[in-house]
Amino acid sequence: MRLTSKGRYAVTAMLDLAFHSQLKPVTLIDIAARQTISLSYLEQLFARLRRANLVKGVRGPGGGYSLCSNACDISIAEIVAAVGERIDATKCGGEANCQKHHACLTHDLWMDLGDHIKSYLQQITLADLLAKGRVQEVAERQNQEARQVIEIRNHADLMNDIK
Amino acid sequence: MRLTSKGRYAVTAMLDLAFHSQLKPVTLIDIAARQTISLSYLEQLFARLRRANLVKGVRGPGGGYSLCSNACDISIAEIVAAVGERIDATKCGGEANCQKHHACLTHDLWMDLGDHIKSYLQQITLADLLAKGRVQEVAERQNQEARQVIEIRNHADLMNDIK
DNA sequence: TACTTAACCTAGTAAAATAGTCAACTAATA
DNA sequence: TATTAGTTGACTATTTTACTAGGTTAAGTA
Ligand code: FES
Ligand code: FES
Repeated sequence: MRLTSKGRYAVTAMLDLAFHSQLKPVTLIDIAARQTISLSYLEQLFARLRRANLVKGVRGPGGGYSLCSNACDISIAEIVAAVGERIDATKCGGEANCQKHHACLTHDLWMDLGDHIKSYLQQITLADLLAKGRVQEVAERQNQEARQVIEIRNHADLMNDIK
Repeated sequence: MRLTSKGRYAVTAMLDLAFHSQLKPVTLIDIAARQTISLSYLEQLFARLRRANLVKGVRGPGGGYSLCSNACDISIAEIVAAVGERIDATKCGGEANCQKHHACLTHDLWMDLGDHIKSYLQQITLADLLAKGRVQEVAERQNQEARQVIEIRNHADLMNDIK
């Protein structure tokens, strides 16, 4: 079992998306700037998120990504699974055969642990995280810090939209 | 966060130890045979378990390893931590600084997840696992299979002891 | 005393995974 | 038509894992 930056980045990016994509799609460039994640790496992650039907992409200017469902219907477990992180703690992958085609001494322990973690992550949704004060604070700070990079662009877009 | 064969082997070996070391120390050779784990690798893991004061080794003929405490006082969390598996799910290791010296968007989520897993593994002891019927079954099967390898040796020892 | 046993220690290593980079291509918009 | 931004594939440095090989040391046994 492993939970690495791949899964952390995916959840972080999805949360950023949930936070900013109320009106229009959000570009990966913006997410990369706000969350300090490599753009190329994000692209790879979003390819998988798209294949898992969690986000949809819109090409061209004004494009970007937005969520497929409501934030309250997307669990952390789904996101983590979509990018291929194994939440399973067993060696056998649930087959109970890691020791000469038989179960090893600790198979049940790791199965139970995996189920435990899975159900924990399943019960938490993006909406739950959005509701936390701490998340709001951090998102605010990130907006401040990434302002010069992002908002100038977005502001120009907005002016154009108004025109 | 990662939980790999290192931690799985450590717990498996400790459980084997708890099961077989009632009377006399158990050799790593026996554990390796029963659990099909590389002997040299086991030695490395037991070096760490010993440094963590979970087991003590006795050299020479008739030697081996035995537990430092009762099986009911050794939690899975201790074993996993002793061999250096990081149960922590954060990137920052709890420092809340993984994004330019500040907390990232999902820091709290990973902290909570880590605490959750940790407390789950802390509440399970070796004695709990030993009490499970499934574990007894598997241990019995392993005894059968490793009989020709181990018990012939132990039998010889026993005969010598009697003499 | 010589021999065996098994813990203890150190260094190295093939394979896999991670966390990326780079470059090209496609679709939508202005 | 130029620009934007998603989409795709290949490639890479670094790290970790799960070992192996080879030794040394301490404690019993013949
Ligand atoms: S982990 Fe499932 S059989 Fe060993
Ligand atoms: S995981 Fe702790 S700050 Fe990002």
